[in-house]
This record gives sequence, C-alpha cells and structure tokens, in this order.
Amino acid sequence: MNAALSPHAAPAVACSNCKLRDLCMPAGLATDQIAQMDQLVTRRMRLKRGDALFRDGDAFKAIYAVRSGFIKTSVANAGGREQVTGFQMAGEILGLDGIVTEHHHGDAVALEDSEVCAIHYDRLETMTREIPAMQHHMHKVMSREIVREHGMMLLLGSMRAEERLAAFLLNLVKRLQARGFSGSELVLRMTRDEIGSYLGLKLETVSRLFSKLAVDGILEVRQRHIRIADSRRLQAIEQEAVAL
Amino acid sequence: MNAALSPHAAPAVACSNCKLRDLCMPAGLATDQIAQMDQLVTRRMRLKRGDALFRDGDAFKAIYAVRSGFIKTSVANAGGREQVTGFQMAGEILGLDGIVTEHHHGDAVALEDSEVCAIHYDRLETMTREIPAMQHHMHKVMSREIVREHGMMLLLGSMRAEERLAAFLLNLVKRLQARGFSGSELVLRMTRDEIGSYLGLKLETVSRLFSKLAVDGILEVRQRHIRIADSRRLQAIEQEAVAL
DNA sequence: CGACCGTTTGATAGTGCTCAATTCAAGTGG
DNA sequence: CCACTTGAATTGAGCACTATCAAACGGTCG
Repeated sequence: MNAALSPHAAPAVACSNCKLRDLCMPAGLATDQIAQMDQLVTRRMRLKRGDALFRDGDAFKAIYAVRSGFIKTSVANAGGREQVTGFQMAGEILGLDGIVTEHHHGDAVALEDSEVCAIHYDRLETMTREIPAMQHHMHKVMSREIVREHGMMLLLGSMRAEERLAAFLLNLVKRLQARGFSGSELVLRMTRDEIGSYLGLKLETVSRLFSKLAVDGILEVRQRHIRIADSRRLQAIEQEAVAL
Repeated sequence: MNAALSPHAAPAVACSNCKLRDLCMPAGLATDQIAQMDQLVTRRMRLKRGDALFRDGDAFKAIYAVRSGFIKTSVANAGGREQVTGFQMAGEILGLDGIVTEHHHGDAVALEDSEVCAIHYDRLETMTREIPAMQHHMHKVMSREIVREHGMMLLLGSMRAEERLAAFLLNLVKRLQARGFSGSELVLRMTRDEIGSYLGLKLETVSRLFSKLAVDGILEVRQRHIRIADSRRLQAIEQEAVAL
C-alpha cells in the first residue's frame, strides 16, 4: 500500500515558520521568497511505522523532506535481494532518484512514525528558475547525495566489517548531534538486518560486532540503545583503513 | 599536475555541430538555444593518458562532458585506500561531486588520450534558468548518477565476485554498443587493479575470474581484449543474485 | 501470560584475500 | 636487433574474514 496515495493528510503547514527550514532549504532568502516557498510544500504527510512513502516503480511527483521521524530507502534487484541505500532523518531529502525516469527506483519506508513534507517537483522547477539561490541549493542537495554515495562505495568496496560499523555509528551520532541530540547516546531505529543490508553485511555479523565492541568497552549495547563509551577508539577503528 | 590548469587547449568548438550533443545535452532545443549553448563550453581540453582532469580538493569551476576517450573517477580516504567510483566514456558527464563544497571530492584521470568539454558551472546555472529544458536535463543527469550509484551499492553490498564482474562487463558493452561499437567485443582501458577497485575486489580475484570465465567458454580473454562468447550465460551469472 | 519477532551465540564452511613466484608485453638503451 | 627493465597479468598455496546453518534467548505487545 502506498501511503503517498492515501495519506493521513496533515493541515497544510508553511515552510515560513518551520524550524528545520535551514536544513532543507537555502538560508538567507528574502521574506517574499519564503512566502513563495510555502506554495511548494503541497502537503505534509504523517506516516506510521512501516508505511511506504513511495515504492519502486511509483510515478514520481515530488521529492520529500523529513520533518520528524526516520525513513529508510532501499533498492532491490529482480530477484528480491535488497540493498538499503540510506537512512534519512529530520531535514534530509529523499526521492531524487525519481527525476530521471519519472518513476522511483526503490522504496522509502518509515522506520518510526514520521512526518514528511512533499515538495511538488514541477513547482520546484518553476521556482528554482525564479530564485537563483533555490536553484543552487537544489544542485547542492543532489551533489551532496552523490558525494555521500561515493563514500558508501568506498565503505562497501574497501572497508572491513568492523570499520564499516564504526563508520556507520559515528555518522549517525554526528547527524543526531547536529540536531541537538547527544553525541554519545543513540537509539537505533532499524533492525540488525537493515543495518547489515546498508553495510553489506549479514545480520549475525552486525550482532557479533556489537557484542565485540561492547566487550572491548567501546560501546554499551542494550538492544537498540547504544552508548558510545570510547569515541576515540571507535574513530580509531573507522580509521584503520587509513593506517594501512 | 593538474591538466585543467595547463591544458593542451583545443580551439573552442561549438556544441552546435557536435555529434554527441544528444548524449550530454537535452534534445529538441530551438536553434537559438543551441547557439546559447555554445557559450557554455568554455574550452575543450585534450588529455593524455594519465593526465588528471581534476584532483581531490581542486576548486570546482566546471563540470565535464567526455568527447572521446575514457576517464576514471575515484575517491580515497585519508589513508590512501582508493575506490574507483566510475569509468566515463563519450557523452558522459563528470565532476558533479564538486558542486556542494565548491571543491572536488576525488580525482578524475584519463585512462587513454581523451578530449573533454569543460562546461563552466556558473554559466550553466544562468542558462538553466533561461532554458527550462536545460534545467530539467541537468536535474536528470544528476538523478541518473544517483540511481547508478544505488545500483553500485547493490552490487558492492550484495553480489558475489563473479556476479560483479559479469555485471561490469555487460554494463560496459551495453554502453559501447549504444555508441556504435560491438556488443560482444571490447578493449578494456583499465587495469585489473582498477577493475578490482571499482568492484570491491582484489586484482588477483579479477584475474582469476577472467581465467575461469575463459575456461568456461563464456569469454575469450587476451590481455585487455575481451570477447563475450556466450552473452546468455554471462547474463545468467549476473542474475544469479536473482535466482536466490 | 504467551506468541512472535528480533537478537544473540555457537559451530562450520566457503569465498575472496594475502603473500609469493612466474609469465607476459612493451618499451628502452646499448 | 637484442638484452634488459618495467609494469601488468597470471597462477598457486594457505589463511582470514564473513557467511551459513542452527539453536536458544529476550523483549514487546496483543
């Protein structure tokens, strides 16, 4: 079922008074430009855990900005083997994969109850023509995604399991910290299987690594509650790739 | 040394009479718009094998369209571990990674003598505002790159060595065929090491796989000259991921 | 409280890596 | 023109890392 087609539609809410605006929109717009932006967000959707924002093959109409919650994006090959391509949190953009063919090339599913702003793509194109800062911002968002994926290719192509998990956790806390959360504690919103899929590992390997890092005194692991007890050593593990 | 700063500058040549235009530019432009496009390509550069188009950290000024030859893009972590992120051939675009930070996030090096058109980015932004088709094309190019990289993540995260090599070869011949070359014969422009880096494998593994596929009668391998003797079985190997 | 899904842990196997030697191709200079 | 050098590719042997299969445990939510 596609939640985008049967949304728990929230009352249309404006970017103009959104605290996350600086995360997903360009900074320093004039007030009349911000007013224009409010027309971009055609609707805000509430997703329940497990709801799909879009599915592979769905017609592309909008890109999405996460307002709250946690979204997982993935692609699958014809045989059903799945690869998680990203985990998006507040202020992050998803759905850019749909522009090329006007159809989405993968799924986006909420990992917890979430709120998402749908940014109607055609209107966005029009507006980027009128507001150069908006256009440049759009390019930057896409470029950032390309750079991020280059980093994932490096991780998947050259790092060992333990290095991958360290990099994953450090990346997560960094993003959470940028949003005002703790830099050492986090609650994972995804299963070991989903982490494994993202990192190119099996869930058992992920589980074993959590246990090992706990024994080593680097992490405290209580289910999905993780505390980074020794950030320096976790970074050292991530950077072992470097030492060689 | 950065060839972009000391190019074997070719006489400025126009897109208007370029046969590859449909590959890197939007189709169906009016003649006056095509005339505008000619001002985009600030210069055409000749690269000798081994020359860098840009290096990690270089200031970003332009994106590049390959006119002839073969380019390799890569990223490296602080320790020097390298990941090849792509191989670009005629009509393909590179350099989009530089938009976010105004600096490139990796290297681009010619694998053979090549010609490249530099598309000045600031001018491109201006022009995309004036020509909606151009703007949409730019978004599509970036979106296509994002989709391609999702596919690479799937490959690196979930496919076995033999499946990866099969996918790589089939992708190469498909692109070559689209440019009028044979659909069964190709000359690799890169070393086993570079293929390995791209596919997340060691060069010995790549070499062994070539030998195995040759013994199996699927390929004929003479150094970098490859003939696909049994395309159907090669596809079957790529799709083994599917069968499970 | 019981069922179920996710997680942990163990034993074993397999894939691809490491280290090392050899072969091959293409220059380069005497 | 041939010996020599150099970088790339091939091949072998042994091993490390991660996957696989299997069983038990634990938390959560009807």
